Amino acid sequence: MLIVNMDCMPTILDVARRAGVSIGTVSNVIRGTARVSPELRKRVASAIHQLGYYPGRLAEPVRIKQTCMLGMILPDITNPFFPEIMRGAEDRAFERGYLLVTANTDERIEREKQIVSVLRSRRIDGILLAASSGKGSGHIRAVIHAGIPVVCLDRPASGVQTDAVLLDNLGGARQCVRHLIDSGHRNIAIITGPLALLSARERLEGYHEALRDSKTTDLKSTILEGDYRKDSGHRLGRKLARMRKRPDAVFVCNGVMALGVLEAFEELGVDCRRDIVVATFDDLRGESLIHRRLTTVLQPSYDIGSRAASLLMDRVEGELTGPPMLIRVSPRIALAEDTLRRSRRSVHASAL
Amino acid sequence: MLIVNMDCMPTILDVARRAGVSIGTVSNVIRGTARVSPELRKRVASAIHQLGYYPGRLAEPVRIKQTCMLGMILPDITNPFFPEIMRGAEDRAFERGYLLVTANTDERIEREKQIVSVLRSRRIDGILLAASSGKGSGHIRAVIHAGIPVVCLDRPASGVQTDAVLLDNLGGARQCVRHLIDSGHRNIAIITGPLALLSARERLEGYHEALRDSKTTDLKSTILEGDYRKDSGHRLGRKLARMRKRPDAVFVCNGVMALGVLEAFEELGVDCRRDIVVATFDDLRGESLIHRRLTTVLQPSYDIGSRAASLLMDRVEGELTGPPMLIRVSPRIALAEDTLRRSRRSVHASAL
DNA sequence: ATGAAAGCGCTAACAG
DNA sequence: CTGTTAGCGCTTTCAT
Repeated sequence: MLIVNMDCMPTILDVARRAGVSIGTVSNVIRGTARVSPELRKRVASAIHQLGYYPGRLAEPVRIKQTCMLGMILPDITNPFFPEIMRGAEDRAFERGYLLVTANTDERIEREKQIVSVLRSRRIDGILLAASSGKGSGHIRAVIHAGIPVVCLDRPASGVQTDAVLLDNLGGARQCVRHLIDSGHRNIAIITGPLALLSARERLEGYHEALRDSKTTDLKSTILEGDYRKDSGHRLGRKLARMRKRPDAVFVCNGVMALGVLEAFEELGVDCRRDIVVATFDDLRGESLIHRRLTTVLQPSYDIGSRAASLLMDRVEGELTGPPMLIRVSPRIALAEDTLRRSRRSVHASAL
Repeated sequence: MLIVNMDCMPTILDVARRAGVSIGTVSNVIRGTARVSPELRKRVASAIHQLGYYPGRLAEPVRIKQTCMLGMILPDITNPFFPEIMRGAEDRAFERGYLLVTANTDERIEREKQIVSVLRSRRIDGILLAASSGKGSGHIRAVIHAGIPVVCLDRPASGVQTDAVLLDNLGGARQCVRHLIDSGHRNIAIITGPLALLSARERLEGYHEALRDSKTTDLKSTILEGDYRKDSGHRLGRKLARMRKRPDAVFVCNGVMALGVLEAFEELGVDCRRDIVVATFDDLRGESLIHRRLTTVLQPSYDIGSRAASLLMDRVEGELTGPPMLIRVSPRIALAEDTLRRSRRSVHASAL
């Protein structure tokens, strides 16, 4: 009587025994690595079927020293900006036989460190990272030093040189604010992100450039620093609405804050089309209702994830070597429907 | 001269050699499994430091026959209903030392099969599944037959008995529609999901029950079958708005369709507060602006993910045995702000 | 207290 | 063509 490990998943050895062949032959049958006589092939196939054997790749990582797994560390997948990124990364990863292991940090650097540590012990092949805003990058530096490639997404890890796929924040902001100016707005406020973050500074700089580049001379500027959270949008939105010399437009530097601003406006009876026109960095994608009323800087999220993953796997497989690469992707500006009408109208007006 | 594998991650053997001890001792030092003389302990610690050795769990799965990884298969993480679920599952998984491997199917059954196959070959310990709507469940049956636990989320896999964490669709729908009736609506329409799906049928049944249970006799009912997609909401919303005997309220059976309905209403100048009151199953969570105007059935997404993951790991670890469990979680009804006012008003009116 | 060695599932190199 | 075996990284007996 054969000793078979019941109630446990059958192994290649079980198959070999049942078919009365060697494990090497079983392996050959399964993988087609060598010619096997029809006779044995049939016996093996039958054994596989009877046992319900499903080839596992359990031991593969031990041998080839690759897990074919990528870690994806995000602040919070609940932020509507990230799911698309994940889709992009996942599609590329699966194409190349990698698994995507996801984890959220909630912006807590401690949590990020913990996750990185877990992923390291699991011998993940590489890491996609949308860094937490907290300072401290020792863990990232260590990972890279250990030879594990890291590609940053959206936000670079502070104080470490890594590959990164970032948005052209400056260009996007500039273009958006320029549009506001072209639409006839003269007193344009900005609600920035936390200026400790590079992206927030870049967006502010884009705003500045747009104002500076404009030939118009009677421009007024109002700068309010938010923190990319909804509450700050709400608070600063109220502040804005109550100013004596109220701006006629506001450029909000991310979507979550814009939501807060819109709420504040609604509470105070301010119309975001007539009273203070709102333009914003994305994150309101789902909400086409609101969306179409706002001029919006749209980030190519899927593309960001896709490129980052490809870059990472190139590093993992050694297809790409050399110093860290910085890829900048360009946003797309979606004009608000009525802003469109308004600018058309103004064109007509000047033509009359 | 020692033969060390450079440019490759150092192994426990490298450490042992450098420290001049056996690998067993290194293991003992690292894991504290046995007392080691201070002398050797120091040598080992030093070797680890010099080599930058980071203990890996690469071989663990081979030995203990567990990967401590859970697969999470979703239709589309981009659907705002799922990220919260993922958070819930992830939190529980990490607590218990499991990794979460995520994958999206885009509702394509072929893709789902492919993903399941990949996860099986990777010897994932268990699967969290929000089933694709397509028919065919052989792959799921096979997984379960192979002894890999599956817990369904939100939607059960058709034709297979598995553990599942589902919403009390019927109760939620009933409660919501009952509220519409209580608010004075008499001609209430419903836009259902695809009635091939259990959840869609359950929600419709809740609608029926609410109408049936009501003491009011002059109720009118209009049933329109959608497919849970935005377009169908848009189309049926238009249809509704143009009816001669227009309903004064509509209960939309998911959030994405509700978005379509609202768009249609806006295009046709129908006010979703005054003309046709809209109530809906969630998915509009982010958009507090719209949200507060609608009476909404909120699913406890985080909780669903959390419970499903716990249940799954209990199965994996053999802590839970026996026939498939069905857990029903209850939704919460969020009343629209003005509906609230209206119902208060009507109470006052009758009191006068 | 420490070292030696088996074993986990599978592939690949080699021998027959 | 087919069988045998080493070896991947690490834990865990089992001797010493």
